[in-house]
Amino acid sequence: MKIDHDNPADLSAQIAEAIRDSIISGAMIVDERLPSESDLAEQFDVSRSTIREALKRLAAQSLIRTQRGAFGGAFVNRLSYEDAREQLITTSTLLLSMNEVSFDTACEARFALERACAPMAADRRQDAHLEIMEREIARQSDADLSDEAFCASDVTLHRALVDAACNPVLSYQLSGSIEAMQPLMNMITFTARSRAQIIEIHSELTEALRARDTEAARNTLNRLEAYTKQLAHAVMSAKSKKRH
Amino acid sequence: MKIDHDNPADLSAQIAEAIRDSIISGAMIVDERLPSESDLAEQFDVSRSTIREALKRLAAQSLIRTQRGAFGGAFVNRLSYEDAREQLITTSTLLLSMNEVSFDTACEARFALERACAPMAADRRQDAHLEIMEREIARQSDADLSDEAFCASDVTLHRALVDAACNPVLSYQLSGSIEAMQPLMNMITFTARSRAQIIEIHSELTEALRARDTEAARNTLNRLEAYTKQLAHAVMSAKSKKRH
DNA sequence: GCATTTTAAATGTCAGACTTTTAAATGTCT
DNA sequence: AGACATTTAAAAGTCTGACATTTAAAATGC
Repeated sequence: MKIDHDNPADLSAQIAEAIRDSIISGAMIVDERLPSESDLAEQFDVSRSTIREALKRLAAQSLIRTQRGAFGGAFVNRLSYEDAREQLITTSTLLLSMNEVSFDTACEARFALERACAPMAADRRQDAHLEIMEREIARQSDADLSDEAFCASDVTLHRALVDAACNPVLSYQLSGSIEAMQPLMNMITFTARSRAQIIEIHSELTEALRARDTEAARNTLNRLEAYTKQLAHAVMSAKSKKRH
Repeated sequence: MKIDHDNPADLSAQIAEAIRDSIISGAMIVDERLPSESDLAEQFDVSRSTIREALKRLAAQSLIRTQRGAFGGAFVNRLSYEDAREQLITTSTLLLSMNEVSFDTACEARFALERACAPMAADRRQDAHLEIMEREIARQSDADLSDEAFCASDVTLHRALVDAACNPVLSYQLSGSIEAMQPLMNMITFTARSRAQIIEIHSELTEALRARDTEAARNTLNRLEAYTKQLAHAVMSAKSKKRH
């Protein structure tokens, strides 16, 4: 493992990349201990600070964890679903907020993915999933609920739908789509009068899953998509009118 | 912006989190310049090294970029689709390789998502998408192609299918699913005799898109999913036999 | 044999110096 | 005045060496 001292790129970035590659390629396995910072400094022929910066980069991606004390050090980290989900949500949220993605595009993607879960969810849903959805519907029916809390509840309900497909990889993949939409959705739910309609659709969705009726679930999701887009357009045009 | 010096967690982690929060919340906008490292060190009352470690964490997540020289510094980075896609692929690949995900689970998730693209892709595909798919099919038909190159070509073809849906958010979301499968698929394509069958299915898929036939595309994907799983099972049982 | 103390190894933090890069400011010539 | 060269200052990048803190193993004492 050698690096190019004349490369204009940061040494710490090069070193991080070298280590990252050996983790991704499988050359280093989970829970394996990396050499100590001093040893790495010697190996790469750089100072300890540079090594530390490289390690912090890897830690930020949950590729390693560090432990202090004797026999501590940096260890290859097993990426948990939870960590992966968190990173995915951060990335997706930023992507949407920084790139002028149209609401329709994001919405379309989200519902396309959610519809993909419908058959599996109808087939495999357990009572626990239905219970979560019912609980959230009850919460959403409380008129005192703040708009933010309503959105959060909405997210929880849709996550239950996705989880009902009983495929952890799918749940992970969709968490970015579901949760990153929340800020965008917050924007449109300030037209509070829509709540009753949304709750009704949520109930229909829950019942479709209960009946293990794939077609009904899919149709309901279509309705929700159309309704959501319609709401967004209403909010947009109201805003542009206000500006004139 | 203050931090807790008595907190057992790393100062650099706390500082990175504080800055990350102000980026995600929108308090700092794209291309805004952060204070210089020395200024941040003074503000947070820590040394410059600690600040640097915090900034490297943020750089690893593409949240900031740095520029040397006068009037350089750290700037809030616009997260591009390309950067986001790269991160997603890394995360997904590691998640699959480190967590004993069954091939069937990953495969099921992948095809469920790909099927979700079928209607949109059939509706919106352009000639450019069909051309890419044809090009890759031609490449796959070359018997001299290595197994790795065959897989890479497979990924390219499926990405064209996803891109044909003409929804960048969807393309981003699915890149994790498609590309992270490649290592897993590499495992099974060593039974080389499957190539002709796969190529035939790929051709059928391309023709379905050309004809804008959603149902045909969906059915073809179903066939491909079934065939892929069947292949994987064959490889698995061959392996376990060998062991006995 | 168990509890306590010591010790050593590792990360975490700091301070200060030096290097390199970069763009603006300044100076000089035509 | 404008084009080109030089200087300069600010900022990130790197290095060195020191000290603090944490932790588990090893040594010690009872």
